[in-house]
Amino acid sequence: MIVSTRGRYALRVMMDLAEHPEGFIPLKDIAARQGISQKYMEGIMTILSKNGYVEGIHGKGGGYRLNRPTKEYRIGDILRLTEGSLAPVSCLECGTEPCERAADCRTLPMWSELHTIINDYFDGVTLADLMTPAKK
Amino acid sequence: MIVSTRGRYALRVMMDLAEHPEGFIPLKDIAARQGISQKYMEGIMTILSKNGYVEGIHGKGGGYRLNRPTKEYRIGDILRLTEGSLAPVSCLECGTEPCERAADCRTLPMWSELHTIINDYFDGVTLADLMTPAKK
DNA sequence: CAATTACCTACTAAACGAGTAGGCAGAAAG
DNA sequence: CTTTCTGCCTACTCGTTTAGTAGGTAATTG
Repeated sequence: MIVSTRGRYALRVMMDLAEHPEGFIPLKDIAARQGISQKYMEGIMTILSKNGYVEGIHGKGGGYRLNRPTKEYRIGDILRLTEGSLAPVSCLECGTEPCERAADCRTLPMWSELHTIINDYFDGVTLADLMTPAKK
Repeated sequence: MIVSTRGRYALRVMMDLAEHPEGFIPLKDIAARQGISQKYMEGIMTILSKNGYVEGIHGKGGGYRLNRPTKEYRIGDILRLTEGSLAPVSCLECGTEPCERAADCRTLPMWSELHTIINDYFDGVTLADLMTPAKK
């Protein structure tokens, strides 16, 4: 499994925000609508906020808001941020020191190619794409 | 991460078997060559053996042997068997009851399509492909 | 001021990953 | 027939990750 609840919840919240563009939406409302733990979401929202994917303001009347048009959010960026990595094997996770037998590893090219495929796939989908009802 | 050590070790052992086609190779030798825990591998080998991917015989002079030419082993089959699933999200893992909001889930088609891409990718690679030195 | 909200730190329960340990069972060699 | 080598089986362990809870602090509005 590549994508855990962190990434899936992040997408759902951002889709919810996209559907409610009127001002700032408190997380409480989103969590209630989506049936997601508010407390758990807070941590994920903080990451999204710190990295400039959403804007959050404190206090009464506060909440979260999208920053840009939905077309400018790449799913790949959101998932890499919330999941840490989309690598198919741990050897390819950034931050990991390269495997000692990487030089003559016969399987590494296969993992690398799939890694590229996965990243490209998610980078080719935007939040706007998710908003339109499924055509397939 | 989709592929853990289980799947990676399985591939390495099968590549090792492919390189040593003379009779039955004891797991002890393979584990030593590959620098892998023999005890840990035993569990993985039993799965491969039970499902007809390798043949194992007991006793002195025993060990494991490949069953077919390397070209007839699809990496996808080996990984699905040892990893249980190659699904990008838990919702798609077989055995899991379908998510209650699957019918109107806006992200499900995306996960499904990637799932197909991943399966097709690994099904397009055979053990024979891995044996040839990297060209890329 | 009180209420509401984002944000921060710490804790927890369960599952999973990657092994270990200690056997039993089958087959060959002596 | 016994020893030795092997696959196979069950159970246990230890660390990490996942998916949360709990309880605060800080900012903003009415």
